[in-house]
Amino acid sequence: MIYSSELLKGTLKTIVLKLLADNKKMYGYEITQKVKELTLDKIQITEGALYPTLHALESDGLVTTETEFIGKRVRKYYSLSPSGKNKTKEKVSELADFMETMKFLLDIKTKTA
Amino acid sequence: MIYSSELLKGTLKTIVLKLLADNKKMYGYEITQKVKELTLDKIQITEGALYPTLHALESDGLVTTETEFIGKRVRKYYSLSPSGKNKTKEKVSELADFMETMKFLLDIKTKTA
DNA sequence: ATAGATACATTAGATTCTTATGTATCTTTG
DNA sequence: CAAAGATACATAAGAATCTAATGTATCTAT
Repeated sequence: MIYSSELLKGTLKTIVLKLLADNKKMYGYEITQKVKELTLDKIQITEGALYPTLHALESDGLVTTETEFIGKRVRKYYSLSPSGKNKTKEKVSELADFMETMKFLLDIKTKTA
Repeated sequence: MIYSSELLKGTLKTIVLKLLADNKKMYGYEITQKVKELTLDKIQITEGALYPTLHALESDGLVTTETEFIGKRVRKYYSLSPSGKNKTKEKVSELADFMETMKFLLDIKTKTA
């Protein structure tokens, strides 16, 4: 089972930031595999979604990059900048708060019509 | 505080279905107010998002409508159809599952780089 | 050799929102 | 009683964010 695609919208950036906060530096492909692994294949980040997101984080100054060569193959590592670390805290706590609110909404049985 | 707009994406349909499941029938404006109230103003559904969503639910056969006049003013009530009730269960449990997964992702401190 | 995995990237199109606009009625208040 | 604000519907242009498809290239296992 993979979640219907709408659900990922809006959370991808936060997921990426959080992974970078926990793992110092990661490259794109690694992020897709890590998310796949940690979510037991329930969330599969497509490359068309990930790379533009990483580029946006970079142009917003939230991450810095360093390129490494593995043999002849390029690998582009991303790390959080100081402002990226702050942003991560904000985004994670906002999402946590949002999930609490959603949980409440989904549990209500009030029938207070 | 209002959540950044990306977060609502993908959850609106589920919120609406759940509210209809708990309240038998509701009209559009009532839904916006109910969500605002239940979430302490943290989630404010705009009309430009709500009405197209309700129309989509209707054309998918998940809700039925009945029009009522309050004085000279029209009020359009929405109720779940049988397939809408099934869909609601699916969507709510999928979202609950997704939130569990996200919670796990946001809490990880593995540093398994 | 060739298929599958690794690793980057872009683009067209779909979906789902926001913001703005439009119409109209009802209620409250100075 | 006029004006503002709330109630109640709706649509449309544009932004944001994804999917699916495509492209390039290298490495590894069979």
